[in-house]
Amino acid sequence: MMNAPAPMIRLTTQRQIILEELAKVKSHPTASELYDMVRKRLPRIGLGTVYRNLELMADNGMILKLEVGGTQKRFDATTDPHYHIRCSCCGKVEDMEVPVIDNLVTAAAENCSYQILGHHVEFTGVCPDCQQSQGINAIQ
Amino acid sequence: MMNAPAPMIRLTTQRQIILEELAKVKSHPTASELYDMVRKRLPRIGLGTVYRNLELMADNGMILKLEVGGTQKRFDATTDPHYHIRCSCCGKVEDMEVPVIDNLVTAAAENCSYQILGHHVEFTGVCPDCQQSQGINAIQ
DNA sequence: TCATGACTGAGAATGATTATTTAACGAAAA
DNA sequence: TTTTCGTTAAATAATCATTCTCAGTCATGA
Repeated sequence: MMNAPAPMIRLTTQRQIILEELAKVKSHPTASELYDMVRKRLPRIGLGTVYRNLELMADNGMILKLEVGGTQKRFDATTDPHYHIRCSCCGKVEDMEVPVIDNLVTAAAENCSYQILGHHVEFTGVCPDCQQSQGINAIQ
Repeated sequence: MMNAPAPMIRLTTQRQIILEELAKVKSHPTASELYDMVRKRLPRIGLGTVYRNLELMADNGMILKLEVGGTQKRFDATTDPHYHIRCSCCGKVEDMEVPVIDNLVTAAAENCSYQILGHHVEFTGVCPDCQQSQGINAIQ
């Protein structure tokens, strides 16, 4: 069985550092947040390189690309399935400690003619930080 | 109980037609798809007007703004809670005939310190149309 | 060493969305 | 009726995230 789907990418310095910086945080940084983090160690790296490699690593299943609400995509070093919550106030995204509902997909498959590949649950809420500053600044 | 959150907007011709065109389809068009639809009846309307009014109507709870995966936001005339499925091939978004899981929010609230406002489930899959053309064009 | 192809950095280009400016419109006051 | 004021629209400029292009660089293997 000769299947060579993913072209096996080389682990360059840039890729390694991007990966390390992503794994270092529990948040789910955007490409430009990651760019800022990586630049502290590789000051000459380009934003395009960060985008290009995040995309590549997501295609290779090494990381997760989160296409959640908000204007920017976010990235996650943890690839096993889990849900997220996004603060509607500051836009921050965090992991949700709620068990993944496997039979959602089964139930879904029975009710539609799509070939279902997966699902994602995104909660919306106000994070502790923003709750506090809302208390201070009123509704704003 | 004096809560006046939504400033109550006037229903201008443009707004009415945008609303009618949105309600007319079961799909969840993007702003520019809607722009094309509306332009058939109001040839002189601007894209900015469509954006502005969709935003306004979403703020007023008259329509739903879907911040799902993909690059563009999508809009939905049905405001009661339901889930969606997005075709990973063509990007189309459709309603999902799966009951909304109310206690997801309850379960979530117990497990995190956010003030939870809501949740959304997005399935990913391949729509019947794309399944067919994939069969023809192989993996592509 | 040299050739080849993968990879990078810089910056231009693109596409979606938002902001700004100006003009038109409608309701109420003069 | 005319004026004035506030709301809205259209056009267009600006912004932001992301992707593309390209010339130069690096790793690898003949």
